[in-house]
Amino acid sequence: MKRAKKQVFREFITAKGLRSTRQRDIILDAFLSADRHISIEELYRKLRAKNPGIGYATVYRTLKLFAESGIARETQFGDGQTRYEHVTAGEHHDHLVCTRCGTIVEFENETIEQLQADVARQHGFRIDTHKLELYGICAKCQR
Amino acid sequence: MKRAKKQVFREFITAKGLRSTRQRDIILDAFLSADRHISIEELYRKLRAKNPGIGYATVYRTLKLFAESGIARETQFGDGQTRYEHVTAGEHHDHLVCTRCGTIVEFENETIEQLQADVARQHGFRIDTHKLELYGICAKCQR
DNA sequence: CCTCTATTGAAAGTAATTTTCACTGTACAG
DNA sequence: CTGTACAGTGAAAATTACTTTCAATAGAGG
Repeated sequence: MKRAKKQVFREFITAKGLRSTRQRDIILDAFLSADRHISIEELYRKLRAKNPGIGYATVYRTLKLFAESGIARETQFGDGQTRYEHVTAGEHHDHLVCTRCGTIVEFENETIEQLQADVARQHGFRIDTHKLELYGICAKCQR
Repeated sequence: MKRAKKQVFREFITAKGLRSTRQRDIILDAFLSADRHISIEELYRKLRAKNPGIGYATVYRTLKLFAESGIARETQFGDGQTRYEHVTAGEHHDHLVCTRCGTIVEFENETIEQLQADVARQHGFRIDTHKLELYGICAKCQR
């Protein structure tokens, strides 16, 4: 799966006439081996531990490229930080966010997706993406 | 309905030991007669047209109070601007957002709400709020 | 009226992200 | 190979959206 995403990104780079660089490789490796919902801050720190030479701006720029290439997606969970999550082709999921400890749980629900499509159709919208987040307290924090 | 919200806000002010001011009245009027999803920037411009003396910070502060009092709710639609929408007691709705013209359509769907509750229960979460947004192109922009 | 203290506007401060710019490195052309 | 055009980079400055500070002002109860 990592292999597949690296491949996708390589093809994106080529197709766009961009260049393959040491920094992009390092950032891609770090991203792919990171938590599924990582903030730029976290990824930057993770990177810097091994590769002190990489700049903040490059991390921002590269993550935007990942999103453009389709291997990552920007998400905002209302904590003021943009996170990037891994995207696997054809897969879609939504989130349960614990507002106490920050835990993020992914879930899929085909019936909800279906009902969303119905709503969109009723209003004449052509849907490109959607965002469904449930905010509350996770089981662990309730104890 | 406007009357009711003004009443709610007045009571909130009193209960909190805050003060009723000219600025708050003006901002409340402007908010209540504005679009249902207005950004601070938009509201500020709208206000300034009639009341040049009101400062940016006051608008920010006052909208936060509206949210606290329950007559407004903060929402973010990923365009980097916080919007405030009108809240009517006991009502909940979700959004269809046109990514071309910015139109926001509200909808309600009891079945989806129900399914969300089921998902949360399966994961042991106690849900406080949720956010469901469908992004796409509205009927008008498709033509 | 008076006084206490909430409120205000302007300006400075923050936080996250983006842009600028001079320098560097990649990849294609020859 | 090797020159060279131009994409990419890091550091710092800029931008954006919002928040805080602070001195001056003004509600509201006494």
